[in-house]
Amino acid sequence: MKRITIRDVSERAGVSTAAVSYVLNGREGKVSLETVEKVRRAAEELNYIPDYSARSLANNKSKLIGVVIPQTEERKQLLLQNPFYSELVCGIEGRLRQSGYHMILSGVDKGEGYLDTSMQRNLDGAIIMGIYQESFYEDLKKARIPIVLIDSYVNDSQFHVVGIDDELGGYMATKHLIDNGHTNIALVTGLIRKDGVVEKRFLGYKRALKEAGLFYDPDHVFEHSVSYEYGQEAAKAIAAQPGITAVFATSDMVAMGVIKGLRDAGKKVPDDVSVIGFDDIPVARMSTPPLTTIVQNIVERGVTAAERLLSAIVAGDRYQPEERTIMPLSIAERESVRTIG
Amino acid sequence: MKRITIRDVSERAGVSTAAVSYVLNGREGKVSLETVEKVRRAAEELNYIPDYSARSLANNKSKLIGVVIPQTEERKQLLLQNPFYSELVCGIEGRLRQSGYHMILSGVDKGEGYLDTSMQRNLDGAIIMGIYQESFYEDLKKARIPIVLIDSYVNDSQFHVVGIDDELGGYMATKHLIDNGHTNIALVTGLIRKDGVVEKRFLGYKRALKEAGLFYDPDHVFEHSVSYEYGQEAAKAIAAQPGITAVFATSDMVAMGVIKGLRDAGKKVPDDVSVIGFDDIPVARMSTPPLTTIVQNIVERGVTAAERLLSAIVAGDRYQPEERTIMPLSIAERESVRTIG
DNA sequence: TTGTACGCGTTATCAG
DNA sequence: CTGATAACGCGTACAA
Repeated sequence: MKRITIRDVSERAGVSTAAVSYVLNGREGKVSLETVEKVRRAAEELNYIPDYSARSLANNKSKLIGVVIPQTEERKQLLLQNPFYSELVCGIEGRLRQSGYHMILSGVDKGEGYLDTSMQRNLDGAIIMGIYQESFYEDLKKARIPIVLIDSYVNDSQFHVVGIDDELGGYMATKHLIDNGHTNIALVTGLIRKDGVVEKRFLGYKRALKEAGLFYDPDHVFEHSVSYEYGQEAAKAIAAQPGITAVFATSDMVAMGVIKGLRDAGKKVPDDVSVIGFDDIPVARMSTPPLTTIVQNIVERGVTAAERLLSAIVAGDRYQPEERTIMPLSIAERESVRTIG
Repeated sequence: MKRITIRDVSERAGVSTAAVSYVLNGREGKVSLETVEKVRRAAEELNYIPDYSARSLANNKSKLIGVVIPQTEERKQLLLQNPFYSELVCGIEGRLRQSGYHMILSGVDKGEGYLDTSMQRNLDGAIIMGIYQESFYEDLKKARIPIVLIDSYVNDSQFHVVGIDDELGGYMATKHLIDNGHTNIALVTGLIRKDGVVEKRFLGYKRALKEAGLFYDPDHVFEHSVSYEYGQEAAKAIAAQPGITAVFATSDMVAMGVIKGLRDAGKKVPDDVSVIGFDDIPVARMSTPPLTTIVQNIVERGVTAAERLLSAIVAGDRYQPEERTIMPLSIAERESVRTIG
């Protein structure tokens, strides 16, 4: 079964390929109503399906968006197991498909750039999650396509950014604990990198402490790359330090580990120690006890990222990235925080 | 910055475009060593990046694989929040990228087919997860590309299938409960569709009961589309039925809900009721208590699916799909099952 | 080794 | 104003 081309359609309709192209692309002003009809019918009858490769070759539009998420270093697998990224991807894909775009989802190997992929595939745009080294972004700019960064504090007018106010989030979480009577609050967090989201949350934590006149104790911050297992480990140390009555974990995944670790160490949550998380991933609600956490609507964020990208694409050159799009934050009070005296 | 084409390279190297193409595609036998060198250097210096659209147009190979996962019906979002699918996708993507392929990940709208996408994008192959209606598969065959089905009992020599022995899994789970002294075992399951994975697990459940001389009570099976919430609901009903000492949930997600529901109803797991799940998604280990479950190595399954697809692609026409690839199953004994009697 | 037709859709140019 | 012709985008592979 040979492929049906635009030529087949044009022959059947008794018109030129140009006419077919016009009709199929909605440039109907250029063509008589009668022709439109004939072309429509012929395309329908032959069940014509355009070849996007040819289209991409002809006009440099691929209707393809690159989406990059971080991957585990050892096994080179996407960090999609992390619900945070999978939710984001859900939001992105749905919105893109709705507008007739497809998504190439991939990780990027350490040391490699993304420019190659972008050029090879003639990507119309890209959404980048995660944090990479400076050179990665520099390289990316050469692609000259609209790019949306998620969770980045990179400050470059070339990029669109969809983020949240992480500092505020950190503040909110800590404040919530303080408001519930806690004065001895540990922080369990991912690696604090300059200008990373985690650093901002950390800053928010310190601001809330300071504002409440509480002492900031560096010994109460536990920092390590984020994982459930690390949460457990940190919890062990926390259980050993009497006096700590609450923990702010800068991601839900870690918070879950903390809860587990605390329980293993014989502490009850929230009776002995309160825990608050960040992100509101689906399992937060399923944890025992259900996790109180800072909620960002992750899926919505994906949708927003896709929308910003799409409008940048249609606007072409004359689109000025706005500073940043900041998504709202709220707090879900569940059962992992207790009010103390 | 204009795009560097093969022509630019050929000029710089002082050879023909054909020679460049040969060199860059490893057909080096067709060309002198000297030419190879010149081309290599020129390509390097100009930082040449091939355009896959052109390549796809010229030889019908896109190096693009379509990956389809189910989506929620209401909001048209990928079911990627389901860790089962995200793990699978991780495995697939990593393996594909390793071989220079990219993955277009998408859902497919209800009523729509996937043939269009497949043709538009000139996909080299596809991996389909989830269950669709007959016509979907019929349609798909017209694409004439290798296709791997995951979790399907569709029996068609046109398709490759990578699955597990679901019946055995259902049997193993139930048998495990029986071996631990349970005789009154409820089943909480997703929709039992003819030839679906859930039906097989259900069959395994019945076989184990029968083999042990236990009575199969239809009132003890709770069937509904799978979700955490449904697990909770079913648990409520189970708690109300005295005598039930164990639950086999046909997916971990549901099992987690069951545990939660049981606890809410004042039952202790596993002291009052034992629970066993299926899949071994990451949260199974994080649940309280940690969930005993049938483990299938999901990521590995994704890798296997990708590998089968890749070999089918390189083999071209002369590749006979094997019957099915069956991945091994085992059981992870954690803390949600208690020995009684 | 090279010249070049080809794959397919787009669009500028030009004729009716 | 409608619509056809043809050049173009880029890489491949056959004929010479």
